Amino acid sequence: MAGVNKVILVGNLGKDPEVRHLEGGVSVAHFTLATNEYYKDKQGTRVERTEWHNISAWRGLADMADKFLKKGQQVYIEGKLRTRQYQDKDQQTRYITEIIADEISMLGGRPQGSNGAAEEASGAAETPQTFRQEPELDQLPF
Amino acid sequence: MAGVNKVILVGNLGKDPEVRHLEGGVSVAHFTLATNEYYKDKQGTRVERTEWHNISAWRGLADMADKFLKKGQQVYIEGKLRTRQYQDKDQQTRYITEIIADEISMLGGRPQGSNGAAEEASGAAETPQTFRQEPELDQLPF
Amino acid sequence: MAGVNKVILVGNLGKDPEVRHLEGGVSVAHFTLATNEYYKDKQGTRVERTEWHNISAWRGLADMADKFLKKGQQVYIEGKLRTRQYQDKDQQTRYITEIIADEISMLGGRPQGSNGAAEEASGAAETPQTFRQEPELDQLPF
Amino acid sequence: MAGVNKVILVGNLGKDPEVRHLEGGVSVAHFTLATNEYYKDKQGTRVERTEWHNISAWRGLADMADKFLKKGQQVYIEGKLRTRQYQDKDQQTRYITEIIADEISMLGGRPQGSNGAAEEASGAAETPQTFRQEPELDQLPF
DNA sequence: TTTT
DNA sequence: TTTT
Repeated sequence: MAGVNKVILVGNLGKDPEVRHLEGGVSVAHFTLATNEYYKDKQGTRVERTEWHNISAWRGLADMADKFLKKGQQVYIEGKLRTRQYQDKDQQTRYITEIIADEISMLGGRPQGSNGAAEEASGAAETPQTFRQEPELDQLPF
Repeated sequence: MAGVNKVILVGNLGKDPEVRHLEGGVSVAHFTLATNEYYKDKQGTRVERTEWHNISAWRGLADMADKFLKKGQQVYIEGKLRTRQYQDKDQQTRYITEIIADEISMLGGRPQGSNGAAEEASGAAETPQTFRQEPELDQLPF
Repeated sequence: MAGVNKVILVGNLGKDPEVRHLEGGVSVAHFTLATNEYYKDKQGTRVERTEWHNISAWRGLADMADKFLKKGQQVYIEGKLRTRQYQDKDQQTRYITEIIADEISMLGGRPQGSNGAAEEASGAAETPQTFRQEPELDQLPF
Repeated sequence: MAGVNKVILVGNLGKDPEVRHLEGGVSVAHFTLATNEYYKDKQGTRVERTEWHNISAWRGLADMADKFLKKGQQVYIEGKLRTRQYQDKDQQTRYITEIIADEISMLGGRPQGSNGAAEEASGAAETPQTFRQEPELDQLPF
């Protein structure tokens, strides 16, 4: 059956994106995103709960993340869940669940943290932006 | 900052829900959900990719899952991501990412697999249903 | 500010899609979609409420809708809201709100209603499908 | 069939919420929300497109909107579509599509516009907030 | 005008 | 471990 696998997050970057360039000119960016929840517990005390998400962005979207996203910034992210395995240092199989971003929108005003030079150079601060992953030719649905 | 942590899935149950009853009368259901993606690779060959998700449902929603959901059934699920740690058999800290369901809708027609007795007894097959998690008194947002 | 305008629906087609071919080879499909809600009123009586949505799909997605979607069929639709004005027969300005589809997934089993000939000819019934609108070159976000 | 009718918006309030108090102590808030899209047209010129949405919030959520939301403020809204009819001044039947909000999150920093007195008095500016509509007893799904 |  |  045709399925749906969609994630929608609004949160703040835990660190600047880390970008790697793979063979074939493909780039991939990784960063963490914190989403905060507030509620009152049984005693009526205010509790804050932070959930951390592993975000990855590919190709054009990785380049955008590299250029425009900074630690602390508030973003809207749309993507899909992917769990992949890897071998840890003891050769044990481990699993990590990531959100592969399809779309990233910069929210609020100027990004916090970092020096803002990249934003000024590119005009990002004045022209709030949404970035979308273009579908790869070899990954079009059918 | 106020955050958003939302997951939307349409897929099929990989197994019947497993329900446990915790102290204090709280019940929790676990099951896996497969979401399928289809695309064509570079050679134009049709490829199917299945992503498996760990779903958990609590309290009233756990009871609904127990009663109405069966292996193979197609459902719409809305929930949020939660990553929790646990100790594996070698006392190593491991992480697992789950979707805590807020809402489950039964799609399509009669559930396949299993014998359907529960559905018939309860009238579920004739009255397609959406179930929603009522907010807990101690978890209301503020 | 960069914005988000997203609609997610699961419902049944109220009629077969109507497709028109505009100048320049652009096609557009229109159909209605019913989403049903069930609740109990104050007297505890079961109430059903149906909301009707105006869906439109463009270009490749219009052709897919034309070919594969039938009255009564259950679908998942993702899209965005658009309100447009038009002149009614008395030259009064009227407004209509539509959902412009970006993605359509066929849910459940074989489509009911109609004769199913189109599905059999195309193999749709055997290969459950998701269709996505490819971004137009002149509508890429930046 | 169980259906899904969900809208997700990130945009800016076009005006302060207008709140009315109905008989029986029920309150309802109305405001408009702008979602902006940017794209390049065929000539490569940057185009901005604004879509306006009619938002309504009921009961507790109306009171929150009244107290905390201001013209210009950026918010995340989750809700459902509802089209209702009304009679215009010429006794013609007209239709209007609204988003009934279930959840509203305040994004970014301090609200713009207005004087900010309400926020300071209530501490809203320091404690960014999400508000959620509690389900009505007579509208629980079943 | 859909679905159960 | 699902579905088609």
